[in-house]
Amino acid sequence: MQIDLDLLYSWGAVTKEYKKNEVIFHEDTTAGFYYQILEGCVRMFNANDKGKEFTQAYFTCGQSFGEPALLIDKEYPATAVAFRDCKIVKLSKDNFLKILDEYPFIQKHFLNLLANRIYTKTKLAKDIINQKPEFRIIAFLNAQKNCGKDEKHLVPYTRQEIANFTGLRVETVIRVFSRMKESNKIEMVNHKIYY
Amino acid sequence: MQIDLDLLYSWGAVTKEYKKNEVIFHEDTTAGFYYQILEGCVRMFNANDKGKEFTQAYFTCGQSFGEPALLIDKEYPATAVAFRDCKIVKLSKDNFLKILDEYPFIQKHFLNLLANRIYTKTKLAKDIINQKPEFRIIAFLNAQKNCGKDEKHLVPYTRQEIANFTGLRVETVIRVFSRMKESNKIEMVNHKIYY
DNA sequence: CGGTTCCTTGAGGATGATCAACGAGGGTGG
DNA sequence: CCACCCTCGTTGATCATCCTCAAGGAACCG
Repeated sequence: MQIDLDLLYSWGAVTKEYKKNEVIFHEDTTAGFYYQILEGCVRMFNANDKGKEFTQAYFTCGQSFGEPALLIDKEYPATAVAFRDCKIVKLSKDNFLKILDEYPFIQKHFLNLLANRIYTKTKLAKDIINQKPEFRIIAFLNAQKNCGKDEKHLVPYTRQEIANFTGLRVETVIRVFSRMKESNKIEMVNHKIYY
Repeated sequence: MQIDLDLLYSWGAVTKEYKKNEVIFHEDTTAGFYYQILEGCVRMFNANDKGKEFTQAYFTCGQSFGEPALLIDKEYPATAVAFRDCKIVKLSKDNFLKILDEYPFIQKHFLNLLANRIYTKTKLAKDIINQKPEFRIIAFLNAQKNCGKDEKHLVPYTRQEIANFTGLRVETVIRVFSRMKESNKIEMVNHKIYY
């Protein structure tokens, strides 16, 4: 969990609902708000000139997003959309920065949060760039699996979503999964993937 | 500039010299120190199973590196080597964390620093994944060019280094540069590149 | 000079992207 | 309940691109 909700509201935060696929903010626009997710799931992504998308990250219930641009006074480097219907708390930039100054423990919290994000992004780059499709996909699957359970779990992403995250194409992802099924690295029950 | 040197020394920091190519820390080892560069240049990178390297970042004079792993108590996600001969100030993890607690303005400084790093990494991923070689190389050149000067400057990286950063192969980088020279996007004076 | 390191070129090959088409499932409205 | 639509998954053929491998040349430094 992030900043306490009562605290947020006492500083003037408001809750807003976003329908699936609704844009929360656009790449290259100036950062004006702190966003914290109450319900739903948010996707941050970029699109190249041919429209191919690259998913930078997913954020879910309890997480915040878009803070870096806020802190360094830059434009958003990516677009955020509601991946599922969302309820999100919005707080103005100024008040967010004031909260950071006011509550050192919150500032420390964000320091750790950002450290974690950098760590994740570094790992991601390492796993995507210079690596073969199967390696990228396995890295994605491992990153999503929150813990180190041995049992197989349903992968809750479409092949397109996995493609967008790994920098591959749908067809490639599908073909890799077929091969992984043959070699028993995953299980497939009517098109659902278990890993 | 980062943490004040006198302050660092008063907390028990020591200066250490590293010869070019000397390893400062290895990927997957636990983070024990805060590093701040006095002189020289450091490269952080990963290598895939076939030995191909991917440069995560360069750090130069006045910059610090390796803090995220320190803050979240994880292993380093990449290896750091002296890219040039270096003088580096090392401070133990415990004392680094104490300094953060002791001096709120330093903590804030690192919050901004990490925000900047995330911003850079996000941009990088966007520019590398899903993009054509020329696009990647131009992104690299722009990222290195500290400011928006119009005049052409010498690019102080070998083709191999650019390849390692962009996830390409040397030969590809060379061929792209040849084409960029033809279309006057860069200048080349006996193998030196100006952009 | 002699030895590195870096740059360059060409030929060939592998791999993932692209394009096109179709199948399967799930939900909605008539 | 059926027909339709829409999203998602699947397959095959073809193509372009970048990688790989091999060889040699240029620049630089002690």
